Amino acid sequence: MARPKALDNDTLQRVLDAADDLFSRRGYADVTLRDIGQASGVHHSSLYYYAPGGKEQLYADVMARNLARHRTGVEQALAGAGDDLRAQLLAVGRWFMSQPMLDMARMAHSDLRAISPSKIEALTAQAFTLHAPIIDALQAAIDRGEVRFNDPKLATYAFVSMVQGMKAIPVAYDAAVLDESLVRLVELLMSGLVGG
Amino acid sequence: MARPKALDNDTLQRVLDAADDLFSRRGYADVTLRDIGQASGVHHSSLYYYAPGGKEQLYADVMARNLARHRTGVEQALAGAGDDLRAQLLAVGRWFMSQPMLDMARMAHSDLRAISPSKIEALTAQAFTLHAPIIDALQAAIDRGEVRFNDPKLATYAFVSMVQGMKAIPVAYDAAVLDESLVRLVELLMSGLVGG
DNA sequence: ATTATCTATAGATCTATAGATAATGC
DNA sequence: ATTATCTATAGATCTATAGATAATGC
Repeated sequence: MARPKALDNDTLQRVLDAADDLFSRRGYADVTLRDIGQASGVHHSSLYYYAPGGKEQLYADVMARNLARHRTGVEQALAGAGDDLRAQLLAVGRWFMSQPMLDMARMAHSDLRAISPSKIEALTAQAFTLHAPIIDALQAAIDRGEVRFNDPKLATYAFVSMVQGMKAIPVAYDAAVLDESLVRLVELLMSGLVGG
Repeated sequence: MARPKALDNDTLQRVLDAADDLFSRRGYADVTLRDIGQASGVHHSSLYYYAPGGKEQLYADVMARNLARHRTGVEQALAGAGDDLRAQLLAVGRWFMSQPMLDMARMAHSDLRAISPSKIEALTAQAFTLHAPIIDALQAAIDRGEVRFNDPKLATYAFVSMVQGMKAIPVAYDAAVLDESLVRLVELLMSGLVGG
């Protein structure tokens, strides 16, 4: 019943990494098992050895891992930035920029259509908890009297969308320019178009 | 050589509308000609009568139309809102919310991979001009001294991303609630988290 | 005759499985 | 014996085309 054996963990990680990159970038329908096999150097048939449930399981496993990584990444970014909201937002933004894009809209409207209902529920629930630490940080700043805008949930949505939107910018820019833009984006969110 | 005949314009519009809705919502790879045929009440074989270039042409035609519509929609929203930046942003936001989602990131990283290079260039060029009127409106507000944040291009990116991001919010909300959120989003962009 | 639509089918993938083969651990 | 990987292939789509059929306009 249990599965005491350890699979070839190295290859498994390569497979999951490749699948994560491809699914995140292009979405479920635009990625074939052949693509994943080629990117990870494993014959596409062998993918069933690591994910007996096939493409669907591969996607669900990889996205669960992706969301969990995002969750701890956001938490650690916040924890490492002290009590200053600006620094916290910047740290979270930098974390997001270091990761493959997380396109919730595509996930909801396209990718998840191919997944079984129980896994859909698990993944969407996980996706929603991702915002929680940011919302809490904003609420704390409101409680401290540093923030006037009284809708931390909406503000979190706005912030995350803004940062993810930067990844749609043509890749002609190098990392330094992107980080500079991120700093200004946080400034914009803090003070608005008018203030300064 | 020339093609003097007018096709059945009614059916053609139904086909393009259905394709626009499906491609916008789910992306190129996740939409089949059968889907488009079913949604428009036309046999999928007959789609080649309206788009001899097949799925690729259908996508390119539909997206060119979509982007052109967005462009004039944005321009008219701005023109109808006078010289008040807040009202202008709100009008543009409402226009975007009235339209099927425009996911530039998915377009760039997934959809366009299936399209011929010349059409890619045309579509991306068109996509970039979409931001121009908003950038101009922001620049005008800066010139009037109403806005301090001095990067209208980045601010436009942020604004558009924020609004499009709202479409990823689970559809449990009705139109009134979404519009209320949009108003607060514009408020947030104007005054920031801190100001008020 | 032209326009609009459908049927039938070819050819190209794609997912998935069965089962052979090689490498490793006892 | 178990683990890891590949070959070969079945079965299900999907895009695309050829060509039949019906409806419309002269």
